[in-house]
Amino acid sequence: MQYAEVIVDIASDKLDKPFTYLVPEELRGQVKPGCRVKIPFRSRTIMGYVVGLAERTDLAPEIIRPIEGLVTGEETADSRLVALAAWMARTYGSTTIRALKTVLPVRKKVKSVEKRQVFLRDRQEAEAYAAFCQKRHYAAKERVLRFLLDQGEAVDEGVLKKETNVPLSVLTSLKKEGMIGIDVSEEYRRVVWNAKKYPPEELSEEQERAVETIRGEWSGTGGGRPVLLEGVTGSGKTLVYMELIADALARGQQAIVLIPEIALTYQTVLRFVARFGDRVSFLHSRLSEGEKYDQMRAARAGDISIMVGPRSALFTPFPHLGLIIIDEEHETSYHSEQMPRYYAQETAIERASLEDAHVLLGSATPSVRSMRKARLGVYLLVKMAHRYADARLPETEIVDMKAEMKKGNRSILSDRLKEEIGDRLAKREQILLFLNRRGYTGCVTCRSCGKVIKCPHCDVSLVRHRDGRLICHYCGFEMDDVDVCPDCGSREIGGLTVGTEQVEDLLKKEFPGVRVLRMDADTTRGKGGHERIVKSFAAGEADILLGTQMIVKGHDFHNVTLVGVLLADLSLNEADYRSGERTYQLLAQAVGRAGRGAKPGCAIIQTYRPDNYAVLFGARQNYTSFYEAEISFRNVLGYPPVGSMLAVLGSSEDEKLLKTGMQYLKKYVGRIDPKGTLHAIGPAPQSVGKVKDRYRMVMYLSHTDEKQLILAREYLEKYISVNPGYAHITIEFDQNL
DNA sequence: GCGCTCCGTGCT
DNA sequence: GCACGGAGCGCT
Repeated sequence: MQYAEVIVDIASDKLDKPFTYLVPEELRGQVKPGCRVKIPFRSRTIMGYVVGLAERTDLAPEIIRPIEGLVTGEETADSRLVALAAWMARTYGSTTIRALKTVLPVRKKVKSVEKRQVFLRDRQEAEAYAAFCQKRHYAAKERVLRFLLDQGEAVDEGVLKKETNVPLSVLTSLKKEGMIGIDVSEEYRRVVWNAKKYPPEELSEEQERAVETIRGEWSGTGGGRPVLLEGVTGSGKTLVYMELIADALARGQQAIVLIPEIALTYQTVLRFVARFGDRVSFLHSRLSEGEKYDQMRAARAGDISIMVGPRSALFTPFPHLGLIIIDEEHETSYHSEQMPRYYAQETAIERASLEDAHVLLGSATPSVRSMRKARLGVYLLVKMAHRYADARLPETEIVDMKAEMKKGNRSILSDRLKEEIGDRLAKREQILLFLNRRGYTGCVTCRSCGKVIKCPHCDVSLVRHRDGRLICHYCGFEMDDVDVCPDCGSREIGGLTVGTEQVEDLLKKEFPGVRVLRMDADTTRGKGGHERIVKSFAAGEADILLGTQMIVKGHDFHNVTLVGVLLADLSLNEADYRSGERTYQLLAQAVGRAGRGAKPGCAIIQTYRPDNYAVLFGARQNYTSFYEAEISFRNVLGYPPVGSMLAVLGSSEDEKLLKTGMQYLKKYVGRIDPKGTLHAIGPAPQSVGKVKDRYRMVMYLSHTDEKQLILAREYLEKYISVNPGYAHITIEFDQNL
């Protein structure tokens, strides 16, 4: 007898355990871990995932029912991915079925798409026939022919029918008359690029050294540690990645390269394609389910060896995974916002250990969390401090906006920045202007002294709500709005109202005739919007590229010699203990955009807080000094990664219910922890307080010992499941943010 | 997640 | 004595 351990497709804690089913004789050998199967469950048939096989069972034989069938058209996933899902469920506290669905994405049955292209058999004959149709008032036929003549190339049948508004019969009749032909082809949904290969680029001495160090770490017995590659912007980390990928390929293994969604551009992918040709494939959010499915299938079949993509590409089912690279490792997009709330870094390391592969994390500005692990020796730290091809790091200058205000310049552009912009425009060099919008929402700032109204308890800025109250999103503290600056008495206090449009207008007034390209959420909306703007700027169609965070990410503009950061310290106001880290990262990345070509670059950082360590070290790209300052701050306050933190995230359609529910949780924390060693912050509204009509609140629990938090979480979970008051509140947990 | 059973309530 | 409904049980 053969039995299968099956996780049923119902996301409920109560059912989150394997159920034993009999494998019928005819399915023996086909049912394997990772298979989707149809199973009887009570009185109905549902789906389930096989997570294990057994020859015997302790259950009474009469209760065991047989599997009804395999879900057809689905390949078996690797049992190692099933093991990974089990680990994720355990580690991130989700149900196994949710984790399985993340790791083995639901493969919608995809019909192979038929592509029908309509083309003209002969242009001249078509012209003549169109004229004939006109005479005879065959309007439909004429429209079709004129449309095809206009297009001058084959047109998709669906598009043609829609554009000309004709029924299929007209096309059939035209085909019969020999005027048009219809090409039918199976749409092959593999995203093929111009797979032209180029010889590998030459490594610099520093890159060579980095590659050798990493090879050394990984060549010994015992697998070798994950590597954190800290390379300044422009040091050429990608080349190091490619060298190590080539190693993996040479061993007959495959590689996964994770990159943040925003960096997943034509440029990036092309570099990989140029080196590895059609062994490379990539995933991104614009691909349809069917396209993603096809690529996963190609990976499993061995048709490709390198998968480039965002977080979800981590689960590419390669048969012999050798290497996982996580580029820009500090990016927040590596943290899933949905259950299971997994971290790509940790999950990659777990997958690698299950499959005997290696992990490489790369960043110019590593996350404090990863750097700490490197300092503790859990990761190997490899540094690259020089720019590729001897390009110099830009000169930076910090401009104190308070002094600017005193001089009487109330504009968002300082005199220094204006001067430099004028200079670059004259030299026909390009400029990047970065408007920091992070932490912008709702905070109240004094335009005269730069004072930000903060919570008296939390060192975090208060957020102005529509009712005019100022609320702390950390602890929930509330106060009345102010109309006078408590520090300097100025009336110039209020919500900051700076958008990219205003800056654009200002630039056009100051520099008549200047060509400004704006890149923000508005202008990049729609397919390829981002791409189009980047290309246009790279082609020199504008003098200034003005935008929010998205412009600082990974583009190489060789003619950019000036980077201006308009409000460097805004992101410090975020209600989050990581605001310093984010600010450092934004500044270092922004400054790193200047002078990537042959000409030297310069960066001007405008700020109200010129002496803040994140601003100061960010401007200088001095990661080590920043890290030292940041880790000692976290140490003092017991924040992660030194201490541990558990976020209790609540959401509900009923605001009042949510508020009381969260308050009760806090009270309950007090009861399970009478000694008061658990530090509770909040509950308070989440930074985005309402999403899709659901109110969202969060409470943070911190403790020096992570085990205490795990315990607290278990208590809370039980309390919530037992207490009917939480029926209409969803509570999720997020550990170790 | 959902159907089934069990038990309390209330009506005839 | 029985119909109804809500709570909770357990599914392999």
